[in-house]
Amino acid sequence: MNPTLEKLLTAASEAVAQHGYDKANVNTIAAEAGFSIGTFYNYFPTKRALMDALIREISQKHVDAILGAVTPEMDPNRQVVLFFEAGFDFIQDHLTQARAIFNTINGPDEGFKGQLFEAYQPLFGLLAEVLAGGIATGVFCHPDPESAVRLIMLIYLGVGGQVNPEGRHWLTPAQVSDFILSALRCPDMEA
Amino acid sequence: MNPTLEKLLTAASEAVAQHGYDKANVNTIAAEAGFSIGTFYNYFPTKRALMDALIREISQKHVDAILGAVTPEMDPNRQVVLFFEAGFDFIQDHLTQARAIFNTINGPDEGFKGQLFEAYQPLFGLLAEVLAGGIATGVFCHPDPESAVRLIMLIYLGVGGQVNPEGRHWLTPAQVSDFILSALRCPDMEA
Amino acid sequence: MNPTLEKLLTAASEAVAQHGYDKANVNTIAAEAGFSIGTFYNYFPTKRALMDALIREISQKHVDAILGAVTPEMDPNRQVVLFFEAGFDFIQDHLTQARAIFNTINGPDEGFKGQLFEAYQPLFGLLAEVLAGGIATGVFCHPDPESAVRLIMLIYLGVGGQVNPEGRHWLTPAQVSDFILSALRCPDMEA
Amino acid sequence: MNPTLEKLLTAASEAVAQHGYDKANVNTIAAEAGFSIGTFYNYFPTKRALMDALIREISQKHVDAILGAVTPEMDPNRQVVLFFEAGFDFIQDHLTQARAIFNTINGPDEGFKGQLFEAYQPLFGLLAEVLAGGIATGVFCHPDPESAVRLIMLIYLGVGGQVNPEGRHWLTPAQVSDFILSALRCPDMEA
DNA sequence: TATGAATGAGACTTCATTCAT
DNA sequence: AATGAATGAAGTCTCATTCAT
Repeated sequence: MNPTLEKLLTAASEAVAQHGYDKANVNTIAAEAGFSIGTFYNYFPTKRALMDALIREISQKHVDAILGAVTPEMDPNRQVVLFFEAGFDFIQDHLTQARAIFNTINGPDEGFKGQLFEAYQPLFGLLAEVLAGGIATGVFCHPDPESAVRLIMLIYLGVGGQVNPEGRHWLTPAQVSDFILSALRCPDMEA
Repeated sequence: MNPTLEKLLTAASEAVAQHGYDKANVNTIAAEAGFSIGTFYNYFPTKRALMDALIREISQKHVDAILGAVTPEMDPNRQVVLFFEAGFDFIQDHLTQARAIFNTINGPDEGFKGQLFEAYQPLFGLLAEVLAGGIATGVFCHPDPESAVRLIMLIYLGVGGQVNPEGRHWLTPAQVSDFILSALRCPDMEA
Repeated sequence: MNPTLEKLLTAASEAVAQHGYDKANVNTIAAEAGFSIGTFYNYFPTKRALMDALIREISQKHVDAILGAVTPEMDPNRQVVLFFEAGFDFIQDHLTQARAIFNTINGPDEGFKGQLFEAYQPLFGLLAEVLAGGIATGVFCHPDPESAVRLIMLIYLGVGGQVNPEGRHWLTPAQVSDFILSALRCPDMEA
Repeated sequence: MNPTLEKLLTAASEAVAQHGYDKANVNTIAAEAGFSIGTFYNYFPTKRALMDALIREISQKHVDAILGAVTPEMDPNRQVVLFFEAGFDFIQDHLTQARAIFNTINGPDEGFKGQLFEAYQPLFGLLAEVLAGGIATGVFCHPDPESAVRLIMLIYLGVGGQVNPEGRHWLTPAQVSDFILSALRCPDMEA
């Protein structure tokens, strides 16, 4: 990618992660990236366009990371575990970018929220397939796959957004997938 | 409460629910409340003080509503169900206030976040007791009560924040408590 | 009128007269009026709204001055003479305001132009009546009253806009009305 | 002429005709001409220099067109008629260029205005000769040739600048020269 | 001769806050 | 207790211009 663009997006991630979109300052972003404000506006027509690009850029990578880790032939339990492992790994490896996203996803701006849900749609789809597969093979028994998918995504995005200042999650991926698997598994199965 | 104060806080809820703290405009809030900006500053020294008061006010009522519904002598399953029922009821009855809070709780402002976690501490405590009671009586079997409490609160706050424009949740309290109870229940128990 | 508003409009007239709308500087206007920029924006939501108000304000006074001087019972020749006399008087008495208008009326902004033609419509109407009266009484003989009205207005606005730095017109009202009356008068009449 | 220069001037005409000098954007002009901004600045040291060149270029052609049509040996009435015919033809054939000029001639920039009056001086001279000739041969009788010249030029430039979006004038050259000739002709002459 | 990324002064606008009444 | 005109720092964005390639 264009190195200037890349530096601007990186600086923008940091600003949005730290202060949120509204308080992120275009002048500061440009300066942190090592450019003047004019250069910023050669690359983005508005502050909002920057955020659009940031959302596209990060969500794309994020989705790819998880989609690349969870493959169809796996055991459904393992799929859930890997979903969270890959997801948490991505977050830890792209901490500021992830925080920029998580700051935005529950923020007040409906436009950004809409874009994010759109961008993360493939993950909803993936989880739906995983659950369907698990139910088909008798591994999962949750009565309402639709709401289960929503809850799992909500848990993923919620837990993912909560990291301490050192960037470690308060919960490990294993703790989260354990919780979820025990919610999904069939009651009559032995541990 | 002082009626002027009350009107100001109500208008503030609406503004924060709709635009978030950063974009909420104190002049507009005062005007919506039916007062001049001068009056606003007779009641709050700064915009931030308004938000502090709003957080105190709403979280107090929110916590009380749930604490009042979940009583110690109940069956743990019922306690969980009532936790979500009372919570969702509160949110639906105080929609703009709740949205103001949910907009803030995952926002970028660490100060507000800290105050909110502080204010919601009693709910963490309540859930810890519920789980401890359930485990003691053999109803719940989740191996890690600490992380379970965190996840349940996260789910509550996450689901609570997600309402469509008409103010209805995408998931019913029953769907959520079902999911959670199936995660908590002991694997060898029959449904 | 509100004295603050008045000062702002006066300063705005000067700025627009001197530099035109595009180069008129809102900060400078506010400062020249003796206020801060914030005060300016308490009175006008945008720079454009200021110009709208300026157009309304000035054109109103301008039209009233001419309409007040030319009365229906006069001899048509005298009506034309007075039209220009009253018009030139107004311009000389409100030099910067008039220049602000004349700078705008032939400028590139179609929106402002439209507002101005709208605002000056009563003068077109007045001239049409004057010509009709003159033709009815056999004083005027120009074959095409419609185009004559347009030309007279064009001449008025054109000549009106051309003043030397001391504010004196290059042509006197008498010179202009002479020219126009000789164009309008019937060829077979003796001087 | 240098084709690059020509394309730049053409694009500049369009921009100035549409937005006026102040809002015309050199980056856009260069792009519309098919060049980079760097190339623009190889041809013009400043934006203002571009406008200077544009004024020279257009006014030159404009003056030549009229001077070429009105020849000394003609009847004065016909000279006036041809003045307007040739002028209107030029405007209609060079619509954007003419609008660029007319936008500027009554604009607030005294520098450009001065250049334009300078450049159009030959037309003032031509009209003075036409009138002098007409008076000498008893065709014209206007008492003040000096002011008549000014008014005729003002009418020409005023009418010329007023075209509807399709580029047609609101008045035909015949309507305008009729009006002017009836102002100039001797009162005791029969039609 | 042509390029276009980079610049930064300066423009418009917002809004939390003050204070005299 | 209430008012609201006034403030000005700070933010977003524009665009003429430079310069190394």
